[in-house]
Amino acid sequence: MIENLVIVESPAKAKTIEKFLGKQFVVKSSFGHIRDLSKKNLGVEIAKNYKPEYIISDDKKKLVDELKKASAEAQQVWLASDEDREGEAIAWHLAEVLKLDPKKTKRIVFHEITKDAILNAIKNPRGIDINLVNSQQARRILDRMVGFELSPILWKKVKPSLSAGRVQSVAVRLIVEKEREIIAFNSSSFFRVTGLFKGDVDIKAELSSKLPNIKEATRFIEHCKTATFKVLDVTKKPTKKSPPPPFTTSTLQQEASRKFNFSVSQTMTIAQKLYESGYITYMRTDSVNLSATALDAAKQIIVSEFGDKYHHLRQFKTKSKGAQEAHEAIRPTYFDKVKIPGSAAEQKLYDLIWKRTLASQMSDAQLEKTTINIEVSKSEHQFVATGEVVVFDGFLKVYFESTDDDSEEGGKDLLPSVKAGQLLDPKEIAATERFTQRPPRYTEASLVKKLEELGIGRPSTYAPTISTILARGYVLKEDRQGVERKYTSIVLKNGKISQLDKTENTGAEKSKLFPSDIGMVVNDFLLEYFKEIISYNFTANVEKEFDEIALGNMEWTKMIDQFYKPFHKLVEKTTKESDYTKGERVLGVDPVSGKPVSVRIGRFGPVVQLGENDTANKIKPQFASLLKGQLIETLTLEEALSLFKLPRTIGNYEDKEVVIGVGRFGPYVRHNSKFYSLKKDDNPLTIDLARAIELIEEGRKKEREKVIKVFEHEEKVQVLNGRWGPYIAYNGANYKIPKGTDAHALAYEECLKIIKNQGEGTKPKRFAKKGKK
DNA sequence: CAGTGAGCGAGCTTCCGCTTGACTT
Repeated sequence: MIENLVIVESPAKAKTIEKFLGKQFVVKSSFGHIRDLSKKNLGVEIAKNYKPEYIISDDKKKLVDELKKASAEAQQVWLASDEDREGEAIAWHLAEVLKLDPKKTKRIVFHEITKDAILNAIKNPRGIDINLVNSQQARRILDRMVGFELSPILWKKVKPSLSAGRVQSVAVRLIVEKEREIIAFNSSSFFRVTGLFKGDVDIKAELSSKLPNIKEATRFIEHCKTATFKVLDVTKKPTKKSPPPPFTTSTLQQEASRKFNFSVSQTMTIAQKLYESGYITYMRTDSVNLSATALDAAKQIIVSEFGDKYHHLRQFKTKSKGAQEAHEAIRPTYFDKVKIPGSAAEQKLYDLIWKRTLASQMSDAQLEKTTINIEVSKSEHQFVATGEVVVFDGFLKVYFESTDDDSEEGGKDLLPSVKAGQLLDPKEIAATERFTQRPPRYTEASLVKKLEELGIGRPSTYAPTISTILARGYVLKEDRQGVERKYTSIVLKNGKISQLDKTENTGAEKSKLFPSDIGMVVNDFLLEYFKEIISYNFTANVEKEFDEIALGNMEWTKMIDQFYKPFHKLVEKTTKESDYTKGERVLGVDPVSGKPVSVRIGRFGPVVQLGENDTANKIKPQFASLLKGQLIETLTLEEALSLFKLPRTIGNYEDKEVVIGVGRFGPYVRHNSKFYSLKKDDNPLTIDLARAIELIEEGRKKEREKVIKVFEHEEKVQVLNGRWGPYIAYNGANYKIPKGTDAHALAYEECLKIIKNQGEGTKPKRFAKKGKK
């Protein structure tokens, strides 16, 4: 017999709450939603006024049975899911599925997990808000309609197994359009002039205007040879810097990416661990709000550690579109826990959260900005030196926020004291060629930032959305080598002018998001036929209607009907009228053979075609795959033709031919009928024999190290070195070696024991056959 | 597993948002 059953969404939360509530309460978790639309069809019966068909998935059946049993026994059931649209729907689904008697069912919400807040919630129960539930149903059904009607069009018109959706398709669009901006970008150069003037400390100054070309730059530097430099004025201005708000899911992902290079999903996995261990509050939130308890605890630590003047109470307002304030910001549960046990990554992330939260309750930093204007005689140009001194560090004592902008910022140094009218002695004046910057590509985290700004997606879906667009092959996360760029620098030093031609590396990328050809083709297809759905404000527009439903001003079935009727018509029209899309581009004619050259998406990815299929004369075209980093959109005729030079023989090694080619798994070296993959930075069109031999030897070494142990009397049992360390291979299956075992010291009998203990072992997956994973 | 790009057809793929494990050759 249970007096009171409380159901929350997360088991970690259940554990905490149970402690507060005492023996009359049993707290259980629903583990999120307990049922969802059937996946067999649309999951919605159009003819029955959009009646949803909800199904309890197999992995939830056991849980639902348990909850049913517990709720039947309970005298009172408290539905304590989150206070937002999804939380309300979870409560409603629970009430429906568990067939809860309304008389003994109460809906409660609380915003912080403290004893007072929970007891207070229990004192103020309410019923289920059916309008809010209906707005969730509309959201869910609209997403299903978009996803399950658009995806099949892509299967027919582009490629099987592709997908489209309200969120993912916009994410892909952002990346495609960014790439096109970059492709269209023309960099231009200008000259930046810097001057170094003598003082107690040298003054670094920059010319207030950039010079457009080398002629102007040379003329100015020439002029400086005889010019005098006079301090025109010195101004000092106090400025302040305020701390950023505490973390939300998206800002945590951004900072962890900038500071530690964590991927978005890495950050979430680590944060989940911290949450389950009770070190931080919930990690999927869009709120920057801190509870009264947290504000108080932060104050105590700040005052005792740094003193009164470092504390500044701040309550931040959540500003992102669609924010639903169901939780607090991400913060430490106990501020006095400065360090936690755990992995290095867990400690780093915790430390970041601790510092960021604390900083948000600290005083502004007080700075003094000094500007010195320096006049150049007989010239309209002026040098400007700026310096910044921290007068009071405030929150900077614990936290400094990183930025995405990695361009070098000059002039933050300390400046010597100089007076207006004072003449300055130049040490060195240099005009250096600089270039306008193309827009930066998205990282995972900066894409999340952009999506959040547009109000698209939720904290719980940012990481999965990125996984999806990567898994579909729409987007690639890659490093790129930069290219060398020449630039000129004109330097005046010791009365002499010299011109230096230098080179620098530019355009290198690390872990950036690039669109693939298929991503671009799918995006262009959707843009042509379903422009509204993948427009940047589609989500914002439908959110307005969901809000109206939540307020009870609109019926959800009516909203869905108004959306679905025209949408479905468009789906049918597109299915009938649009062509099969291959993203084909005709590049021109091969000057040697006179045959046409084109590029398109083929069965196995992007492909260049030389010549046409001439069945009458039994002439077949030639095909060649594109190399990594090449795009259909930007491939030139020359690049296309050079792809036909593969495979090519580049020499001999140990009396056998060394051949370079591109196969199913990318570029390879073939030697003595063995294959060795080229590395990321190797170009199959230019690789030389020496490098190829290096790869062959490297491959041989790996091969040798692969076998740790074989047994003379039983060759079927092998101890091998794999991607995740040593393992045992036997009869075509693989077996894990228990942790702490020295693989090199394994005896034959021990191996057999391990094999026996693990039953069938795991069969290595052969490479994907048609359509199957 | 690596010089792939024939053709047909059955059967399958797919969304977003809540939540954790399971499990990795």
